[in-house]
Amino acid sequence: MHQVLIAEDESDISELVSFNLQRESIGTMWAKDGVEAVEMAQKELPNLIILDLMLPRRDGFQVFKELRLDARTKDIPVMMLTAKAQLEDVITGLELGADDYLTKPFSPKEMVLRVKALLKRSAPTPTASVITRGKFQLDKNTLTCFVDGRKIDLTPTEFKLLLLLIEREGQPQNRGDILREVWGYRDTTQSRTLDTHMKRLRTKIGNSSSCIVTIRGIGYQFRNIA
Amino acid sequence: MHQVLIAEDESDISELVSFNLQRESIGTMWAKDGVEAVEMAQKELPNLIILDLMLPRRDGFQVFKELRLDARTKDIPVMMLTAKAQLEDVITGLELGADDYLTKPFSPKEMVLRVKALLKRSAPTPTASVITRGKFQLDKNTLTCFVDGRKIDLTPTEFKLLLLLIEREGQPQNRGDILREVWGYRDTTQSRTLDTHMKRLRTKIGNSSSCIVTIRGIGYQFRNIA
DNA sequence: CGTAAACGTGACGATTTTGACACAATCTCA
DNA sequence: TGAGATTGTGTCAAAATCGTCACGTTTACG
Repeated sequence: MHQVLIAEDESDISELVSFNLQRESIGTMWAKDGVEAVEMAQKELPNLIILDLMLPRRDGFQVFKELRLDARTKDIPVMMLTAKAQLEDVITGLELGADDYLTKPFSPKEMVLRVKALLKRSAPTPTASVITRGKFQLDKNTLTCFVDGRKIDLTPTEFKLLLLLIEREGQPQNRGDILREVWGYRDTTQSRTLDTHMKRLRTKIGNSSSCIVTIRGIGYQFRNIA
Repeated sequence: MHQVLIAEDESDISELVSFNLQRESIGTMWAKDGVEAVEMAQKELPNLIILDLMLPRRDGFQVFKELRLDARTKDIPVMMLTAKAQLEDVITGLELGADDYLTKPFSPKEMVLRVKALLKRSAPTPTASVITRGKFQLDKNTLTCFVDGRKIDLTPTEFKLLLLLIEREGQPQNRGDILREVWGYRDTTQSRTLDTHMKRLRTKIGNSSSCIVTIRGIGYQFRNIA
């Protein structure tokens, strides 16, 4: 279950937000001022922070800057709240790197949906070494690959190639980027290396190679076809 | 360079958006109606789509649904545009899964900043594939190893061996377990393979190999000696 | 339809990786 | 101290990996 930190001094707003999020099975915690917000964020490491700009003891911008300077909290998405028609605040917040912005008064429904969109986009990547996508299971620690429970012997380069595509499932990867990231190439215009390795990889994974789709003129994409 | 598809029938809005994005080194392409928007998205696979809801030939909602049904385009972030004060449209769009929402008339600066936030958020999050322990930094995705900021060329087997020890920093790993986990051996009693690879690994990492400690009769241990 | 570009494929040779082996060095225990 | 066990070391050859090349096939466009 996701946890959202609500940094807001007005309790009625805080309760409104909290109520609506909890109704969507999103856990909440409350910080009444800027100092408490920083402390709570650093201690609890929530999945998202809703940050009012007008906080006692330390304003929202300052809180935001501090969170971004701390390695533990710098990647937590932040949605800023401010009073209506403060466009300069919106600009400043977004320039600082806030992930979204909501002006009071806001529709609770809109707030919930925006929170969900943020949570969805920033879902933390599991730190485990095993990645599973449909029929594919790869273990980064042992460089082993299983498809439909069957072990596939991949060379290290083949493994890296497949891993890259699988971790970016759904997103087409252009050839140049693949060559750079798997091979470390600087100049990628002339190489046919990728083609050769792709053929080898497809041969090894057999029928399931239909999950690796060529996008002509661009590159390749992994699709989890059931 | 990122590419943004602007699906908008009003040319002055389209030009305003395009101009401001290009000023931020963000490439743009323009679709004047809903059909063209779908075609262009499927063909060009932009990094983000700005989608007006009032499009000729196929409205924005319909376009959005089609894009989400296509494996190639379903993960492209979408920012919806609509006329002022249409809260129902906002809710519908966000419920459908739009990533952001902007109401006309909008500040060009806000639009740019929101586009940037979306592009940043939807960039593949750096996977937790990098492990750092003292002077050592290993990237599981690329099988690269840096010691004191210096790249060390390791074979895949050497990498696996070092990774195992580093991930279990402080805990002595017995020979049999290492042979089983790195080499997949079932019977480990007679092998000198580990010794050979350990010597090679130590040679490559030079002075810092003092971090790999032999525990006679047991195996090896990684100690983070500063 | 024809053509050029992009990608697939098979084959080859160079390079790298790997494990085994024999000898050397070190450690532990009686 | 001596002996046996364990680990370090250098070398060798087989196997694996890799990238290139040329030809084949497919795709997209005029």
